[in-house]
Amino acid sequence: MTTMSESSVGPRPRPTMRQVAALAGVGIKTVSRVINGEPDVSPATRAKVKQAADSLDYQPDLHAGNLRRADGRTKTLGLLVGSVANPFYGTLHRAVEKAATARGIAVFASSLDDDSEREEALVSAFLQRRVDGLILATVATSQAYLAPELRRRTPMVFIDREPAGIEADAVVSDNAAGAALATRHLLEHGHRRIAYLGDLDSIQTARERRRGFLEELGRAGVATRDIPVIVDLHDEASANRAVLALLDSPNPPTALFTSQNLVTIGAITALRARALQNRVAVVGFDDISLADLLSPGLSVVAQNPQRIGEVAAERLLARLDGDQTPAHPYIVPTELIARGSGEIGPHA
Amino acid sequence: MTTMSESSVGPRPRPTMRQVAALAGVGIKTVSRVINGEPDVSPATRAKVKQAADSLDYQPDLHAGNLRRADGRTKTLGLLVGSVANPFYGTLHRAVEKAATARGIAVFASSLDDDSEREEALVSAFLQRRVDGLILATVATSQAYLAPELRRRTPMVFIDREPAGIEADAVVSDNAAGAALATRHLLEHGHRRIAYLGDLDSIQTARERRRGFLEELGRAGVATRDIPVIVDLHDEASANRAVLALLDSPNPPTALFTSQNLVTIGAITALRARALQNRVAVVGFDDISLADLLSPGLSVVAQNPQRIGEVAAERLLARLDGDQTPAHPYIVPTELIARGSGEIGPHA
DNA sequence: CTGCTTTCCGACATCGTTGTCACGGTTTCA
DNA sequence: TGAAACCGTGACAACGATGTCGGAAAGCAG
Repeated sequence: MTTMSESSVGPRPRPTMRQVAALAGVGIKTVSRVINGEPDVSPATRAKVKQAADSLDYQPDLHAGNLRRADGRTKTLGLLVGSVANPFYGTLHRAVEKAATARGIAVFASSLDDDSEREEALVSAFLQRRVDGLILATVATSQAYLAPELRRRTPMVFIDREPAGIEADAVVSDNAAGAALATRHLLEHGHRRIAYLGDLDSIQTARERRRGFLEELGRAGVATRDIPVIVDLHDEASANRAVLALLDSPNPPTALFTSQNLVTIGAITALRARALQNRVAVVGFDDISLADLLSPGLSVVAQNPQRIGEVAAERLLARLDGDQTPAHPYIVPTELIARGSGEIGPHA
Repeated sequence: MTTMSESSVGPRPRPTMRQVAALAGVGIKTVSRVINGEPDVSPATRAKVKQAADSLDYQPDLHAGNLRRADGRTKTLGLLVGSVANPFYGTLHRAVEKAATARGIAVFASSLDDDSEREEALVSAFLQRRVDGLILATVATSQAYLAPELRRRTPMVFIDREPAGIEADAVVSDNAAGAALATRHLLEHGHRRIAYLGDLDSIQTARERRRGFLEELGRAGVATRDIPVIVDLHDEASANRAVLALLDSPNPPTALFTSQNLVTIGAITALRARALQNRVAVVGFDDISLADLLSPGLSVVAQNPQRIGEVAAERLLARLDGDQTPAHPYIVPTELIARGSGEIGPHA
C-alpha cells in the first residue's frame, strides 16, 4: 500500500531530451532546436515542446551537449587563489565572478593555501573538467608544467604573481612602486630609521616589496647599513615578536614598514604592548578593514583586488573571444591612504 | 617556411583516449583501464599506456566519462552564498571546499547579492552542469521551485537561513539565542534602556534576532514600550544616521545592540562622532576582524561560519553516501566575546 | 594432448546531446 | 505550369568516454 503512494511521488528519473520529445510527440532534434532557441520551428510546435519540457522539469545536460557542440566550450572557468577565506581574494573572486556570470560562465574556485604541492593537482582537476580558461594565483617555483596546456590555446591569466617558466598574461599590483610609495611617505615625515618587516623571502611579491623599499632609501641617500630589514615573517605571532625585539633594542626604529596584513597586525599589537602606537609611525602594505577606526588610524598602501579581478577577467574573456596579442603583464597601481599612523613624526 | 616551424610547435589538439591507444598500440578500453587504475592489465601494457599518455599530456575528459559511468557522479558541487567577497561566506566557503577537495570534489561558487531574481537562474546553471549536490544560502521567499530536484534525490543543504516551501537539511546559527545572549549581557551590566538596531525586516534571520532580543527583555521583566527598536537598516550610512538621531534624542539609550556587521560599524562611527564610545555600551551580532584592536574593544556575539561550512559539507557528503535520515535543521551555537564595549556600565 | 580456468585484452553498444543531411510540403517566380 | 526556393522536421552519426561481453593466449590438471 505504501508502495503505491510512494511510487506516485517517488523519485522520477531526470528526464532526457528523448523523453521530452516523446511527450511532445516530436523528434528529438526539434526539442534541441526549441531548447536552444534555434529558428525554423513553427510556433505551435515550439509551444508544445516548451510545455512538455516544463511539465517534466527538463534541464538540458550542458556537458553532454558540449561533447558534440562545435566550439567545445563548457562555459566554465577555473580560479585558483591563495585562499577563498582571504578577503583580498574574496574581493578579487567577486570581480571575476561578476564578469563571468554576465556571460553565463560559471566559476570553479579553489584555495592553494601556499601549498605548491597542490597546485598541479588542482589545475589538473580544472583541466579534466575542461574549463574554458584559468585565472591563477600560483605559488610553485615554476609553471612550466602548464606549457602543453598553453600550446593548446587554453587562455590563462596569472594574478598576484607573475608566472615563471612560461609566457602568459599576468595582472599584478605594482609591488615595488607601492613599497617605494610607503617609504617615501615615511621619509617625507622625517624618518630615517625605518624598519622593514617582510613576508617569506621565497615569495616573489615579498621580494619585490623589499626591493622597492631599499631602492627608495637609496634614492633618498639614506644609508641602508643600519636599517633593520627583517624577513620571513608569515604570521601575526612572528611579526609581533620581531617588533618587540626591535622596540627593546638599543637604537629602536622611529617608523615601521610592514609588508603584509598579518605582519601589520602583529606589529600594531606589539606597539600597543609598549604603548608606542602614537610615537612610532607605521605604514602597512595592503588595506585592512576597519583600519580607519583604529587609533591612530592605520595608514596603508592599498592594493586594488577588485581591479585586479576585473582586468584578469577582461583579459581572459578577450582571449576567449580570439584576442591573439602577445602575452604581457598588466600592472594595477597601488594607492597610499593616510589615516594617521603613517604621519607620526620621528621621536628620539 | 614559417609554416614548417610553426607546425612543429603549433597548437596540438587535445588528445583523446583513442589517440593514446593508437600511440601505445593497444585498444581504447585498455587505456581506460589504466587511466582508472582498474585491474587485469599486465604491468608491461600498463607501463606502455602510461608512457603514451604522458607523452601526449593526456587529461581524461571527466564529463564524457560521466555520461556513461554507472553512478553518474560529476564530483562537483554547487555553493550559493550571499557574496564570495563577504568574509563570513569566505570562511564558510573555505570549510566546504576543504571537505570537498578531500574527496576529489570541485566546488562551483556563486554570489547571490540579495537578489532573489538571480537565485533560480544560478541554481539552474548548477543543475545544467549536473552538480552532485547543492549548498545554498537562499534569499527568495520560497524554495518550492526546488521540489522537483529534491524528488530526484539531489542532496541539498541550506545554510544561514532555513528553506521555505520544501523540507531539506539546514545548518543555521542560533540567531534568537545569540541575540538573547547579547541582550542578557547588557542587562547584567545594568542597562535597561537598550536600543535595537536591525537589518531589513524581510530577512528571516534579522527577524529571529529581533525576536531573541525582545523575548530576553520580556524574561527580564523590562517593559519594551520605551525601548527603541529600529529596523530596515542595511548599510553603514543608514545605521550611522539612525544612531546619531538616537543619541541626540531627549532620552538616549545607554546601550546598543546592533544586529549585523555593517550596522555595528555605522553605530561605532556615530558614537565616535559624539565622543561617546566609552560611555555607551555596544554589543554587535557577528564578529569583525580587528575588533579587539579598537578602543574600546568591540564585544560581539560571534557566529561560527567555519563550523557552519563543516557541518553543511558533512551533511551533504553523508547524503551522497546514501544517508536517508529525515531532513532536519542543525543549529550551530553562537558565542559571546567580551572585549570591552559590551561591559561599559550605564551612564545617566 | 585434451579440456578447463585464468589472465589479458578489444569490439561494440551506449550515455545525452548537437551537426549534417535529406525529405516532404508550400510558396514564389519566371 | 514547372522549377526553384524555402520551411519545418526527423533519421543518423558523432563527441569521448565506460560497461558488457566474448575471445585469444597462457597455464594447469588429467
